[in-house]
Amino acid sequence: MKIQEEKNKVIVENLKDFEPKHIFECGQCFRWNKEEDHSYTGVVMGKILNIKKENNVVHFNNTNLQEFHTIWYHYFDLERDYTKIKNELRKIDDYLKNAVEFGEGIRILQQDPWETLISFIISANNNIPRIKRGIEKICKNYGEEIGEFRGKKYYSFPTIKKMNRLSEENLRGCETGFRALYIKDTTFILSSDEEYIYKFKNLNTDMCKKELLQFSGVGPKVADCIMLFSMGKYDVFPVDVWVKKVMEEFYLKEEMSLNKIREYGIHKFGMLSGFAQQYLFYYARELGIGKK
DNA sequence: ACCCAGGGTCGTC
DNA sequence: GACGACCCTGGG
Repeated sequence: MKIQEEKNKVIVENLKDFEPKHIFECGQCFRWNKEEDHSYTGVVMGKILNIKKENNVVHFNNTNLQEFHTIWYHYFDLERDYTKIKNELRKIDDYLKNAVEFGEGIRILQQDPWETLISFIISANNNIPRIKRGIEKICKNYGEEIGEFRGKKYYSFPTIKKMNRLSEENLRGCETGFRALYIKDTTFILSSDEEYIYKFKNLNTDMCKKELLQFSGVGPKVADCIMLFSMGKYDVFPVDVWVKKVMEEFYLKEEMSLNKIREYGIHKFGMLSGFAQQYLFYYARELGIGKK
């Protein structure tokens, strides 16, 4: 890996296991959007970043070397050896081998727990375009304007304090539907101690999940996603309709409850469950596996 | 026009 | 544990 700094950008050569399309379209994040030049632009920690990969060179645009080391290196989970993880998963069977091959450039982002919590509450019984629109409206209406990139304005995700001032109607106005009340209740609980949610990653997986399940709008699936995408818990196996389909198709050969499938996944994949889930989810959703 | 599904959760039984 | 309701859009 070779890192160079240029004017308002950082260029990284030979960055292993890093494919923007796989990272941003595997369903873990909702605020990254594809540009006309096939790069991706997103907002993280109140900063606008643009990522473009060509010829095995990754361009981190609209940033500098200092931010690369203090923010992006951690956010993109660059300290982790995904080659090793993929080799372990490939050994399991041909299904995993194919899924890993298909999403070979996936990395599980280290996202913000607060933003991830609200985002996945919105995700319940919802479709991805609408989830993205809802989050974007919340940011545009109630976040801070943080700057412009390629002629477009960008907004940060609202703080807990700001969100706590919103009414149910304000939130419904952001296309969140019946989830507005869940967001309001959850935000109210967090507003008494804004650091509370940031301490969860220090808990073990079981305790962490127990804490998360207390929030309204957070059930087993949403809790697993929050832990996997923002709290560094990898011994979780979020089961949604896609993972259900792909697991029934590949392994179970019969209908099974979500909870049974989750237990099966964790038993089968152990400490790598979260990674296996992401490769399988991306594979299933992109190929429409199990679609009638 | 109509119906079903969507990265599920909640309340009730 | 099983069941229906839930706000509202996308897609057939």
